Amino acid sequence: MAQKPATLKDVAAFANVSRATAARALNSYGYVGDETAQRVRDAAEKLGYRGNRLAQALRNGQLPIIGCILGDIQNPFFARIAHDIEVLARGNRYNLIIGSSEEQLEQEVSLLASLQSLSIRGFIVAPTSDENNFHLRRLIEENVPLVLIDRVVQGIECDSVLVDNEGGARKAIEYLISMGHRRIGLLQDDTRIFTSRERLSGYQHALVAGGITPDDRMISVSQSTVEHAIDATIRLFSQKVPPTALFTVDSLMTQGALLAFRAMGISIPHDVSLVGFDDFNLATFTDPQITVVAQPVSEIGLAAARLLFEKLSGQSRPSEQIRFETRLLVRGSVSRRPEG
Amino acid sequence: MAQKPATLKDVAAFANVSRATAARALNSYGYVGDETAQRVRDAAEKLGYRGNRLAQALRNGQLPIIGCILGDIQNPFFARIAHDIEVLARGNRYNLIIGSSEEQLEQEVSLLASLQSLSIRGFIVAPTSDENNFHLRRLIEENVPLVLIDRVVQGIECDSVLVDNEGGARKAIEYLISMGHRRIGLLQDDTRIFTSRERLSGYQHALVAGGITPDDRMISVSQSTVEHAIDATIRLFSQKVPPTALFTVDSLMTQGALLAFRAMGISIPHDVSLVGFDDFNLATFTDPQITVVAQPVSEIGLAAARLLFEKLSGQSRPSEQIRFETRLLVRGSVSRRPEG
DNA sequence: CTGAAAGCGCTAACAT
DNA sequence: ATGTTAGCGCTTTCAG
Repeated sequence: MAQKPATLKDVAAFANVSRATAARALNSYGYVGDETAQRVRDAAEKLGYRGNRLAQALRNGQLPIIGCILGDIQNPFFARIAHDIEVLARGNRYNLIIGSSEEQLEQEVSLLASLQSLSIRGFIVAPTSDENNFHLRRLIEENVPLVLIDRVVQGIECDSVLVDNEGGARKAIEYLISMGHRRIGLLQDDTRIFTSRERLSGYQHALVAGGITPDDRMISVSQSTVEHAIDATIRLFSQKVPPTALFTVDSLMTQGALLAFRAMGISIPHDVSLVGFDDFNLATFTDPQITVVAQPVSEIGLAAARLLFEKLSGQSRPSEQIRFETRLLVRGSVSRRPEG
Repeated sequence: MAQKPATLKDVAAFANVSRATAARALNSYGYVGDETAQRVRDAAEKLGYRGNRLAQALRNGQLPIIGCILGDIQNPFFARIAHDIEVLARGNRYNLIIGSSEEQLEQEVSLLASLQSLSIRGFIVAPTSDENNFHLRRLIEENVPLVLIDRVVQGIECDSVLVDNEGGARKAIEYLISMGHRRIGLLQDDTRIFTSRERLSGYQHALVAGGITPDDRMISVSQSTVEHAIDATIRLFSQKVPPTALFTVDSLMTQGALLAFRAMGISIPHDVSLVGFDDFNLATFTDPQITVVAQPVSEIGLAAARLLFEKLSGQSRPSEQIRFETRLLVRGSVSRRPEG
């Protein structure tokens, strides 16, 4: 029991060759006699040789693992992306380490440091904040392949995959305005988060363009969890003059809003209209179905992984920014508001 | 640019001591003079020394990373567990590698092998199948800490964290029977999956106990994704004599069933009653609210991580099986069926 | 209290 | 075509 795994040395000894030859045979490089190569492979098989990726990594300075730092794996948006990246990584014989920053810069920094000390070169990060980005900048300077997803940070030029947050939010708000709404609420998470900020900006611009003065009382901020979003929605709609429509910046918050409305006895779209950013499974089940700004989620992880593997395979090209369009999926959660 | 990270050697040189002393000072073991220790720490700080976890791991035979192999990170059940484990792992200065087996034994095996060759000792696995479990057995024999979650495999004795699947399913079916249903459908995933099998068994036993003969035409099988579940539900309810009630084995399938019913114009609970295994965010938003068998999700990851870290810290104790109870949360998706 | 030296398992430059 | 050897960065006896 507990016998040590076979090492290259064992294989070499068993096949009566030197370690160098065994390595050559197993990794098929350099010159090895056919017959010798076969003998080595047989030996490896017999001994259940696996190779020690740690030693390999120590030797050649990098570990075939991708570090993926996300805000929250419980958000289906990130879960989907993580899944897609994992599949692609596996295809390239890479593993995936998933870390969650929980939207704390400090955690993002320490996670990154810890992964770097593992000689991981190859990161996909959804950065928490765009100030204090020294840690990402250092990565770039050290030439470590990095792809930013969902968010970018100022002053850093590297590959990134985003969606058009501002445009998406604008479409949502324009639609609400066109339906006669003027008191349009916003349920968002922390503005340190890039997407939140861009969506806020789209919201504000659309409002102004529609001749509506933005009003802070129409905005409620919470962490992006269903529970927090419920509270934030209740706060927003407990005001004397509540919004007649609500725009929520992600699917967890949309769901929170739905649950809050249910709890408060507010009915959609009769009492309040709703548009959410990011589609979700049951958006077409609810009654009414929920109008959303949909993002091409399945393409984001794919694109990010593709960019990363290009860099990892040594291609050097100018950094690429991919921005996907969003689509407004009009369903039934918005009602026309009698003017005035 | 791209300057190499400082090594222990650099630090030692800078502090004018040997590598051994530097190591002792930095890891605080053995005897080091106070003043020397301080000098080393200063040097480390000045040089931005980080330590190479890879080299450390190669040296002492294990990498402080937990390997976590799940069926599907997109299932909120697993996402939640992964998140909880990650938080606990971080507390213990471990990182988390998440792999997804996609419910394929082959992928589970190769993932495990690949992680083992990284000298990862410490796994949390939701095993795909309970036959062909040689890979898990080998882990145990090699004394590698392993905790099984959500599922167990036959003939392997190790720590595990489960819920009472059979009992949960039984409660659901008994409830449906008590409401007058006799043609009770089951929407499940592959029976190679432990939970699926146990829930099926609960379903069958409850049926028999209620004097109802199980009928294969009442059972529909699909992969556990919303899309597949929609199809499977449509198949089930396109029969001449469809079920009057449906029990779904996980939340993704419950959501699929809901969407299928919506598409088919079948209304809940008027036309069909529904009970799902595993609660989900919007279960209380839908109209009617969905009756579910709830699992203590938040405790599962915690318990698994706790067990794993006990083993990792060298405690040797008999292996522990934790089985959490489930609760039937009666909401509004089941209607009383007139007898006959 | 500190240093010298071996070695974890592997690869690759160099030699034969 | 194959072997020898150095060394990746670290820890840990063993000497002193």
